[in-house]
Amino acid sequence: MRKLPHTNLYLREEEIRRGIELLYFAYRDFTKDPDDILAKAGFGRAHHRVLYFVGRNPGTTVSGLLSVLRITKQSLSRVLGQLIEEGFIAQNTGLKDRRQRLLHLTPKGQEFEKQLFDTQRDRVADAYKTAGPDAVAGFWEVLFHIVNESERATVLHQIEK
Amino acid sequence: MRKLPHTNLYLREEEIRRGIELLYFAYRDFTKDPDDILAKAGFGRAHHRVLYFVGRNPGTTVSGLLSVLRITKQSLSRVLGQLIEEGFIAQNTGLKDRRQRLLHLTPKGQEFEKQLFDTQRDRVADAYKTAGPDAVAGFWEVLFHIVNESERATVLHQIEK
DNA sequence: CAAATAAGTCAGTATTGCTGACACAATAAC
DNA sequence: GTTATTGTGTCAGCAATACTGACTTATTTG
Repeated sequence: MRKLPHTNLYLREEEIRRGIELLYFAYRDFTKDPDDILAKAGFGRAHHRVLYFVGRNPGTTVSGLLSVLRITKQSLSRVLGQLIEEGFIAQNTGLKDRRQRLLHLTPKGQEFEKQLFDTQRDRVADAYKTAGPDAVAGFWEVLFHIVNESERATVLHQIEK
Repeated sequence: MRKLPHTNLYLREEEIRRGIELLYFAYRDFTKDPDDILAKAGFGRAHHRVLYFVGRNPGTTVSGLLSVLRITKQSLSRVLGQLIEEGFIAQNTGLKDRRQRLLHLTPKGQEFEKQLFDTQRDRVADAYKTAGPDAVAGFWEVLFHIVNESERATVLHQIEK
């Protein structure tokens, strides 16, 4: 058995740690602006996720939301209930299946979601602009492959909507 | 004042939302493996962060950790205290400034941190390998510019260590 | 009709942030 | 050398978010 070429494990580890750290720092700051707005409205990050994905997938069901968010029904129930009660999200009984509750943002919910989205849009748009289109493509590509293989079909379906 | 060229806002928004969603899904799966290992040891994600940054910056102080993690002293105190008590982290009185507690991982802490790191290393290494070096450079570049401008110097100092 | 599914609910637990207040030792400033 | 500042630690309480487990109701499906 011949010797394999030496792969520089130290360099490799440095590159991995760089990705881990950038992911941590970027995610930390990325969530900060919406978190501050949410806190003033008496909400938290979980409310943002629900507003976001309901806004992005109008007519989705509770179970649809659960499979995107990968949290328990009980956890979702609390935040979704609050958003419905305060008039940010409305539900209609499903037409095909009357057990379903089809969810969508109310005008109030749309306005609030836009406010949250705008802070992240500005941040990401600036980063895209500075880094350039090739970098953006790489950014998508790496993130996509960090997602669990079993989840990639769902993610692809979501991001290409 | 002449008319500005029309920037396609719809396309733009789709690209931004793609980044937002990939960041969410990738981060969700990226934290899952360590979270499971941590849960078995009776720890949470906050413990991981402390182990990670102490491991990465041996000899760091409590205030050094606070400025990297951007959490309160009280929040850090709880998890750091547990990690010290259970023998994952040790502290030495600072030589120059005897108020400081210089933190480092014990062998037990190093072993545990490696276990956590390995799951993320495998995930990120696979993503890097699939996406290729140019994509990885773009991934770093975009993430770096998503970080708050005011934090970029600190982040750069950290990732280039 | 029986089984499965979609949704909702109640109760309890753990983690991780936060604020505010206070204490102590060591260092720096005057 | 007294005073102010800094690094660290601690107590107490609060809030958001996630979890498990058990159970109900309405509706659809086989």
